[in-house]
Amino acid sequence: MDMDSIVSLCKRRGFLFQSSEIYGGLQGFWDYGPLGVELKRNVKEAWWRDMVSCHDDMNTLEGAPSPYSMEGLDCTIIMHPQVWKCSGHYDLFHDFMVDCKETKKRYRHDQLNGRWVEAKDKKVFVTAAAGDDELEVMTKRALKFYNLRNKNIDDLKWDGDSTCLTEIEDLSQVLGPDAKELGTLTEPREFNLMFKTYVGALSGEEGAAFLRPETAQGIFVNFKNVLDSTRHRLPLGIAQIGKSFRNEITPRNFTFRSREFEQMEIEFFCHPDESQKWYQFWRDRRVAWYNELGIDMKKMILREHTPDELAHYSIGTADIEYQFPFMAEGEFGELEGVSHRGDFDLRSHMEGKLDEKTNPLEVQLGEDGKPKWKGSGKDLSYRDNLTNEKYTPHVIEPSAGADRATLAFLCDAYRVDEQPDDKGKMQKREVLKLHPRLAPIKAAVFPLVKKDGMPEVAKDVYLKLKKDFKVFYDEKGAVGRRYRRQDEAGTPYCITVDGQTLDDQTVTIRDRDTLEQVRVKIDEVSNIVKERIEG
RNA sequence: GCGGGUGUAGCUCAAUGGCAGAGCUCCAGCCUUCCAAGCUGGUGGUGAGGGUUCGAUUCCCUCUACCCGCUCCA
Repeated sequence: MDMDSIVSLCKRRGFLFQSSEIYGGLQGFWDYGPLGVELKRNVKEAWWRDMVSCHDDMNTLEGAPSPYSMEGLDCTIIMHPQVWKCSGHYDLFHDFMVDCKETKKRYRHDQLNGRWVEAKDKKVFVTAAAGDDELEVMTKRALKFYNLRNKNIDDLKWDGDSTCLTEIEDLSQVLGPDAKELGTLTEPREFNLMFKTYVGALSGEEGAAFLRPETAQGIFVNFKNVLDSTRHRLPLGIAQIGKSFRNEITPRNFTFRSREFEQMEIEFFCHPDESQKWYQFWRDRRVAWYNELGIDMKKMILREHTPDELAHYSIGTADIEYQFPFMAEGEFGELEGVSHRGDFDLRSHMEGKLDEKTNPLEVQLGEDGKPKWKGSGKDLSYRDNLTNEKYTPHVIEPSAGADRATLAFLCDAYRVDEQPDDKGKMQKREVLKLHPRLAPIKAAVFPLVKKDGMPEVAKDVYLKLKKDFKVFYDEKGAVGRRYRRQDEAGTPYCITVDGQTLDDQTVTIRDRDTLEQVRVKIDEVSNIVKERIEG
């Protein structure tokens, strides 16, 4: 199975188009066509129903420590700029960063200075964080690198003054500020770029705002509102589906990495002592959800982050990943991340942005000794009215990509098999074996031939079904061709009016996957299709 | 971000410094009583801009998009 065939089918049948295609397209942006929009809506609706509106809050779900509540939310895309300062997104926005592959530390590209130095026939660029004692630090680091003693300090031949790392093009001879080896710094890169816009008529910096890079922050800043207006006790999950925007450097792989995309996120607030159990619950529950909707478990993995990948305040983060056809053998792409975020977010919005590196977490201070980014000052902690205990809840965050899930469902459903044609000869068939809940069109209605009054009866059946489902009517051409067209659209059921219908008011229902037909009464069609879709 | 490749009809692919072609699809009609290729007819195209040229889809440049590899992936 190759991605080109899937992309081709998506275009041909109207699942996905390139954005602004007539103008040459725009990198990282995609449009959903008539079938695609139905599919994606069904994905989102399945998530919302299963996680939120049909959630059973009376009973303890399998694997859960206790019953819990769920509510939904729909926040704006543009929020107060301070939100992104306290969330940490803003700091990562402005600047080019370099990462050290050896120490895993990250530096602002323009805040590292260095000097060329030569000794033992080797010339390197020694760096240090820009500051008052940088020359001293560089000297110490150079001595250590060349394995020289203080008394041999004159062996170091300096070439030029302290210069900014931004002046250096080739990083292979650069010694990172904390590294032991040369060339461990990555190329400078902007990441986590937020799209910037301006609120109000003035386009000055005072009106600067950002399109949200995630929906999660809207939930954190509304935590108290939701709690106060719903009278829920914890544990409580708050869910949101909505567009997010990230100015990705390298959008690629169809819709997998887009600059405008839709997220389905839950922030689950619970008592710190129970957060680990809830983390495990959500991780397993979310994997099971993809499975229930038909994703082949052999193509999915749950990848737990290793301890050194985790922020220290986090008990765990797991990526739910799918083996997309455009990825190399053995590689997977992230569909959803489930992470334990501790109280980092709520406290950052209360006290000011916390410093992820501190343990226990402390507010990150600016050069003036005051909080670098001031929080709201509002109390976002929780008082349990039964126990009278007051605490800042811990958060489990299952964060899924709606577009990635849609793409995974598409890829997973795509098959090419062989089925006989009207002469019994085997022919190639492209089919989307989508779960009936996700299928854009639930059923198609055909008259077997376009005469003998069959179209009239078929149209009646069509209009009846249309009250309940997205259905499609087609009377053109041979019936076999119509079946195949629906196979490509992923339509699970085709209802055919034939000669016998006119005698006994029955029709056949043809199954997309087995090609088997059953004959049922017209009056029962709607209920039978409904039963099959809901499984 | 770097290197390489590609861009011709809805799809798959031809051809050409001088009227751009096929198959499939699609549409209309005929035929057709259950799994696409029966008949007739029809619609429809050189990614964008600039240059060279009497004339450019073809040669050159720029842009753009997609694919592959590397890098990266909050």
